Amino acid sequence: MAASEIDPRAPEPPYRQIAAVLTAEIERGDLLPGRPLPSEKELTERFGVARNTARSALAVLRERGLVFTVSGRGTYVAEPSEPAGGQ
Amino acid sequence: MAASEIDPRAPEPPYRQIAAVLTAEIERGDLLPGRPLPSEKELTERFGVARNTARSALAVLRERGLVFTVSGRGTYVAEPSEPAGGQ
DNA sequence: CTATATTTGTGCGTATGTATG
DNA sequence: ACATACATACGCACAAATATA
Repeated sequence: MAASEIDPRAPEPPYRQIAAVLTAEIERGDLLPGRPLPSEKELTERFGVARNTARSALAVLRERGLVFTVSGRGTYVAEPSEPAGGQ
Repeated sequence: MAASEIDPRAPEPPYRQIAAVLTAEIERGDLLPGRPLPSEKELTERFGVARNTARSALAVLRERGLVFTVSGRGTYVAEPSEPAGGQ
């Protein structure tokens, strides 16, 4: 069976669960500053959600200053000392 | 302080208050025929309501024939002589 | 410059679940 | 039960930005 990284029936909504998974990967150093996150399309496939849901997850990370998005390119891991979330 | 255009505690429900505001803007000529209304997203931000509520307001105008909606594009001000609201 | 593919941005249609009066 | 409202989610379509051939 496929390992479902998220549980749609959990009290925590899928977009927050996805945000938590990605946040963990960033803080673990699995995704380094300057490196791109998976595209929205890849996130929808990996987590089995709609694009809107993947985008909501990315929006959470963006608000925390963990990542930044470049239109037409992708979303990238921010420097640990970036302004918004930063320190 | 921010001017709250609508009052959630008024007897008139928010979606009708929003409909009234938009109707006034159309009849005042603030929004001309053929021109797009604010998107649902913009309405949610402007009036501080959920998307469903903004949509309910637009539905009111649509029933009155004041506006028409094109899926994926937006909602537009109808011609003054349109059928539904007519004459 | 043109064409194409990829990715993000925007916008509407719809459905479900929850909460309140 | 019903109307209203919010939060979340899935789907679809097209536009804009970017990169590459």
